[in-house]
Amino acid sequence: MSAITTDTVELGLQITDETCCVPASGDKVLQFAEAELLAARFKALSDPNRLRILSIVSSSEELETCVCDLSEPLGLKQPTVSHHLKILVDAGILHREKRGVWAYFSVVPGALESLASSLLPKN
Amino acid sequence: MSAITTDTVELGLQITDETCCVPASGDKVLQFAEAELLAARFKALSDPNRLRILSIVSSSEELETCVCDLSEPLGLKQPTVSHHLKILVDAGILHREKRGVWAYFSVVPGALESLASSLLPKN
DNA sequence: TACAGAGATTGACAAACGTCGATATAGACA
DNA sequence: TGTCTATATCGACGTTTGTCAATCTCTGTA
Repeated sequence: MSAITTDTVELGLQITDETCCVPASGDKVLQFAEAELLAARFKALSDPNRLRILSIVSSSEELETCVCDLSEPLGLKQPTVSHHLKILVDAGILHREKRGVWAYFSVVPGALESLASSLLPKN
Repeated sequence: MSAITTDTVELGLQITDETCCVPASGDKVLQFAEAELLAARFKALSDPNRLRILSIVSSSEELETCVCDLSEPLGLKQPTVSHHLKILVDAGILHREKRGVWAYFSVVPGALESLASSLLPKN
């Protein structure tokens, strides 16, 4: 799975049909490729432990957290935490910075806001 | 899987530790039960075809769509569409109304906005 | 009553996912 | 050089997921 770098994809699109069982014009509907990118980012948020990781990282005082901070409060082993962190980094939600032996994680500025705005109509 | 009815759960929480490898105080971190509820709703958005369903439903002129409108533009068979619709309804994102033989779907007012706001700090 | 059609449910199958033990990698330090 | 330690990767496992053919349920109409 590779990192996702594209930005907001819109959900609020218009179609022109009005009768039942006349399919929407394929023109303005969210296309599969864009939908796949968006879905991949929501998938990164679809696990309770990853949401808890985000909660811990985004609320730490220095806005940075290392892996050792996460294993205990989550009740998960180190490889599992590392696995979840990789998913969040690949989704473009977390930023990883290695300093010495430690890896520090922080929320990518604007990442969650961009995802949130993709849920809202118009923009 | 049962329907989810609870509302916004917050992500922007504070902890008080500052040194590395001192785990966050379990007090203010998103708890597992809340995280599970939130994750279930994001999971509903984690499939490209479900996002396309939302796109079609939310952009239809009468803000209602029946199953027959979805099968063809999605390129999915009727049971698969029905399956995805059930997931979106159970997640509290879509509303199903049966009128005669047809089932009409619409986006639950505020559902996506509530989900979007759960991604933003403070509120 | 019976028939037709829309949509829900069931069952099966392959693919993807979450978890963890074991192992590998890489930086700090003696 | 070698040892220690934090993190990443690998391999295996049981579970969950997306898809569809077949079937069931329910409603409108004759």
